[in-house]
Amino acid sequence: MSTALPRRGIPDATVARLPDYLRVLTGMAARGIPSTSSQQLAAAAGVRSAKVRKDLSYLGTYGVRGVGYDVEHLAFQIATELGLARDWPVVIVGMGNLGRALAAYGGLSQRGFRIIGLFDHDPAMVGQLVADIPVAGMDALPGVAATGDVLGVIATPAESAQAVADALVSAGVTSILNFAPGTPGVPAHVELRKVDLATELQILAFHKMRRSGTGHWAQVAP
Amino acid sequence: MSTALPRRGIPDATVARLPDYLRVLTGMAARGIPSTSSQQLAAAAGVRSAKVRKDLSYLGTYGVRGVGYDVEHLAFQIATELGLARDWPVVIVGMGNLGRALAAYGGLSQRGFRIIGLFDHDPAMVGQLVADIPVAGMDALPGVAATGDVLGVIATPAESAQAVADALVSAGVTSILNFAPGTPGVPAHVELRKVDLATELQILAFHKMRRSGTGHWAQVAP
DNA sequence: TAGATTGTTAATCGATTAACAATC
DNA sequence: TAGATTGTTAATCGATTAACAATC
Repeated sequence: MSTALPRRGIPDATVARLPDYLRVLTGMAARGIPSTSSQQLAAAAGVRSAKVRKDLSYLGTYGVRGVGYDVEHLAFQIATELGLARDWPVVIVGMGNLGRALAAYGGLSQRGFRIIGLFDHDPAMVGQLVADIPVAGMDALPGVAATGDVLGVIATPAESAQAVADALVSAGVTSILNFAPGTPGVPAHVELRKVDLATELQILAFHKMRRSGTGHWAQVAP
Repeated sequence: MSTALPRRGIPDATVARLPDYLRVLTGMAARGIPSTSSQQLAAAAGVRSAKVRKDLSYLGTYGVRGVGYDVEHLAFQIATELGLARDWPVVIVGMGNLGRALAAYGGLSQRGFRIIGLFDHDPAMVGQLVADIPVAGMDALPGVAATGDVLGVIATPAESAQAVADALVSAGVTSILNFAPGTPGVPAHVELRKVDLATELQILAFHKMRRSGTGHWAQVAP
């Protein structure tokens, strides 16, 4: 008999918020705050306290009724749940402006991600140092990605995204974050998430239009 | 009597997908494809065809049963619905690596966004050209943002995000896209969306761990 | 007409929220 | 004990999906 395993199936919506809670808790820990409440956590993360309690309840019962949560302990539990008890190797493909910005982003190593490779298609770029790491050609990708659970980041223009996704998949990468516009096709066993600046701005514009009434429909006079 | 207004209240989940459909349709139009189906659209956007039809049904009935959708007409309708019949002015605050990458990102002007101002706190940065636009100091923000429906982008380190958000709100900006880690507080009438590289990677890592079983829980032998 | 594909229905699933008993 | 705050319940809300009648 094994002991009861922690419950599976943390809702996706909860998983998406755990990094926020973790960041808030890490900040509190750095400022020497020993304990907190769902109320305080909620205010800092921009959600409601009931949501915080519900989210945390999926991980286990780490709070104390009438008292709150121990900051360091809760941070550790969330980090563990997110798989951050270990380091994650990351490769970035595409050393244009965006790729360079991502490579230089200090928040990565700080949060357990280790850049193990930077790649670019352009021979003129190969060998250059970006964030103290020499840029490699695409032919070097399979060797680097063979390391194991590598997370791949696509930071190329839209035109190259599919080819890069194919190269990453061929190299054995099964977790890809795509910053290029569009959605490259990948096999079912590969997870692809995407971030697109223009999409985010379009959503903002839509909501703004609805709020301010400056859109395309004429105001109906009474 | 006015004619019936188009129905309000397009679901948020649908609004978030409309930019994807629009991008796919724009690509089809550029390749001279005259019409398409929910099936093809779905494949290109990475969703199911039923979802495409349901999403499009919130905009109106722009398809033809047995035939499909006219690519140009549908693209126009989605663009109109998203408020892209007009240009949207954008200001970017923070001219580090990320801010420079965003400023140089051609996809913006291509999709109806016009950068009307780049700002940085650092006097040494002020006056420099980024993407052919001179960087201004923060004191110039109110004048530029007074234009009207400006969308604000925060591309600073986490420490400055709250101060920049405050400055944007003071300048009258009510739509903000935040690339800095963390969630600055803003008044209720201001919409703040956020994009965080580390958060996205943490979600990928979580799912990867669950898939590959390389996480912290030992495999239970049978 | 026969074949194709939409728009809509209805069932299911997942996420949010408020309220409150449990309990420190 | 009295006050505070969690963890959980149950109701509500929103999103997804498959199926199919409508119809080109």
